[in-house]
Amino acid sequence: MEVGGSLTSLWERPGYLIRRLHQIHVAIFLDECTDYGITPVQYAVMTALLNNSGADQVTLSRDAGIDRTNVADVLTRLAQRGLVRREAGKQDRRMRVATLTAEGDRIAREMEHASLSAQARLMAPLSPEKRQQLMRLMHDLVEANNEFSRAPARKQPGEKTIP
Amino acid sequence: MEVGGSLTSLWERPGYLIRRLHQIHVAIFLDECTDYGITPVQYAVMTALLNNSGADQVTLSRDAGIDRTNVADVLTRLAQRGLVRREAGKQDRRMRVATLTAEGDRIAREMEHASLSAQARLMAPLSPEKRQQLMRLMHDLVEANNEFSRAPARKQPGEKTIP
DNA sequence: CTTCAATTGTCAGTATACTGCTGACTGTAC
DNA sequence: GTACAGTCAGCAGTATACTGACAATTGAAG
Repeated sequence: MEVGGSLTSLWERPGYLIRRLHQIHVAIFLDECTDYGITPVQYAVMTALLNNSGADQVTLSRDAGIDRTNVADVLTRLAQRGLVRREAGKQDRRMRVATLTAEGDRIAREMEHASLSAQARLMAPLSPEKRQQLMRLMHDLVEANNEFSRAPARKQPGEKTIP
Repeated sequence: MEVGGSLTSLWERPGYLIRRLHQIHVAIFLDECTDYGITPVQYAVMTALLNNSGADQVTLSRDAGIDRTNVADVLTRLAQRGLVRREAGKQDRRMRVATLTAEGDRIAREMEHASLSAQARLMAPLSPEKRQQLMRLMHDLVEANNEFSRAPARKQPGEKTIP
């Protein structure tokens, strides 16, 4: 055997583990939220709107760590389901600001339970100390590499538009 | 401020950190591999073929931790670029087996450098001990949750088709 | 006031990832 | 041999993510 020469195993490559972890996280989240039919990214946008109602798309993009064009797609889908309202900006007419509808607000709040269950299931195999360790390591890594990828995130969603 | 009531910050949600980490990993990998124009998933399939030439799509799917239908898409693109050859299986005519072409083999081997550079850049912000810790934690988590998501992976790509 | 650079949203195009369905083929049970 | 359950590949449809380009608008420089 081993005709082709073995490179490093996939299981020793951080990229592979990250990709698989992402697949697993999405699968568990969707499973936990079947009642709502909301994806992790949609939930991220909805919670960003909970904390910052009436935000424009670029702000949402940075708050949720999602690509600018992608935010528009997500908002379109959420608006189709009546969870979000989109209107032209009042001061700056380039903007389109988004707000949760009453229904969207209700669902976003209700979903916190499901979201926490998904987190718990995902992290269940690790001891509490190890969970803490992992969170910390991922946090540091994301923060240090934040500017890579088209969706650099902002840590304080509250500090918008300094005058 | 705080009109909407603040849920947990995104930065305290494992799912968010995993998603961002995935974005960052892909961005760095693509940047490091611009010369080849190969994506992380395409590279995973190519190295799976290096270790297991002539595998069918289901086997590749498990070896690389990629969805079955997705493997077919990836192989189509690799075949269009002349990096992979696809033929009907000889014994089992349901299968379509894939092999790297000479060009594909060459590129897969050449790319190991770029792949390792991408890994190094991604993990650079952490100390060697922390890198080790993170790899171990992610490894355990993926292994324990392996069966979730449509792409459960197999750890030993060599042990195919026990007779 | 006009020009111009930056910002905002959108569009088209590509790649990953999943669901659910279909059709072809295999091996086994009868 | 025929029927059937299981496996493999493919298709259509949806959602995320990115690139590169574009038009509309804004604000500042001249």
